[in-house]
Amino acid sequence: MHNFLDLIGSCPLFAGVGPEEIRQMLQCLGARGEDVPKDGFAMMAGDTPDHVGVVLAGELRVLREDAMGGRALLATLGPGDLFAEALACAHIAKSPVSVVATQPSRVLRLAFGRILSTCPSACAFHAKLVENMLGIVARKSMALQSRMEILEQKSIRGRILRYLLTQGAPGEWLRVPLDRNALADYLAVDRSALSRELSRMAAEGVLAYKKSEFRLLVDQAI
Amino acid sequence: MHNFLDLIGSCPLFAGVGPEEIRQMLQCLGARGEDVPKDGFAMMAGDTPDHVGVVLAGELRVLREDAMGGRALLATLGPGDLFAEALACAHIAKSPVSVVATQPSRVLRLAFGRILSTCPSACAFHAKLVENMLGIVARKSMALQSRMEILEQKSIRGRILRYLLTQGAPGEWLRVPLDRNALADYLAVDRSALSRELSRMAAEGVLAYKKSEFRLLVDQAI
DNA sequence: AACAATCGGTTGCATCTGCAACAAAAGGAG
DNA sequence: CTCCTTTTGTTGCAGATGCAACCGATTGTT
Repeated sequence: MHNFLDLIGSCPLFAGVGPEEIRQMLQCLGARGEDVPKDGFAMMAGDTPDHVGVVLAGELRVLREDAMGGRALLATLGPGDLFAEALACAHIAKSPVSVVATQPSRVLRLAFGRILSTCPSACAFHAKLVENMLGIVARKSMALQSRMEILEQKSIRGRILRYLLTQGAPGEWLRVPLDRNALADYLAVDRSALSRELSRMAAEGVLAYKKSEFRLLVDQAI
Repeated sequence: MHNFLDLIGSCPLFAGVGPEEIRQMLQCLGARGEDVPKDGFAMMAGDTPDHVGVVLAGELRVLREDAMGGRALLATLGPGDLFAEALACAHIAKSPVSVVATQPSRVLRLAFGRILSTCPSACAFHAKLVENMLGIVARKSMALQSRMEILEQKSIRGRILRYLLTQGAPGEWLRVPLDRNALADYLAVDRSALSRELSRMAAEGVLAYKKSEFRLLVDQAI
């Protein structure tokens, strides 16, 4: 258990809280660890998400299964990542997603109700915890918003331009943290079509690029 | 000012808080009302969002201006709506968006720091306020997530199917709250192309529809 | 009834983009 | 160095989609 304390401490949910306080708080929060075997469910669609999950070890996937049997991979989680936090915060009664372990994993569950309610004992850090939670959910929301603005574009060119504009100002070289495959996934376009459009844009002088470094050429409006 | 109290009470941020408590809290929260003339800015890109805004009257638009002069309309706000809440929660130093009034408007600003910190006086409702804020941000995040899953689809048909599956189960008739224009905007596709694809799908027996009522026909998997 | 306005459907067309298959670079391991 | 793998760019092609223009139906107003 003690080896997990550093991990928990490095988790954004507990940012600004010392290791000693964390140990005290885990009690207040009704924290309980749980092992999830490979292919086991840490959460099933339909469950009531009355807790926030923290991945301590292993790897899990967040899946949405629609009514027609389709499965969509929404996220892959590793140590330190949270799950079910938005569901719990929004008081969703039945989870629309499942969380399944791709490897033998260990998760920590924190009772959501106890995060909100200030406990009578010495947990002066509840406020910090709630602030962190707000920050986490809000930042995720902004990241989604940013990608949405990209996916609203109807053309690959439009998506590329929007993406690059979120990454830096026109005129300067910038290195993007995604390779072509990951970029194509993020922009939700075909990889080869992305390469093609990049070539075209370079030929037209809209941008220059070399591998994963890009530079928007300023004069090009629209 | 008093006529605004009901409006504030009906705002999700103050759900569960009585009108009398609200009036007390507004003091604690460092609330200050502000008139915004038509075409005036309630917030400018670059501002530090250290407060949450509540629209009391009028209409405002949230705009993002990219580095190349483009302007994107992100939202239209009316009485009761919040703005800058995600920015404040995420501790963003410089707002990437502006909020501009399309009509003479009045907004209420609540100091974000005071929402988080429990005040020493009788404001037992701080906890409720924070819980509401978490819920608001989390629900917005889930709505974004839902739309993103739609926009990740590369075909109009895929987007229609995803959308309808979020609205209800296959086999039953369901009325969608959007007309064709709004639906096309939501799915980020051309309206006529949407009509065309709907016709096609009906002809193929994938779904049936009449105006804004749709029914997915069960047998059709992918 | 006449009219305008809004909404939804249809169609022709040019272009875009997904898809598949292949080619060319760029590492990494032996 | 060679082989293998991974990454990136290229190309042909068919089908999908944006766009613009038009038509018909519906609704509300005078």
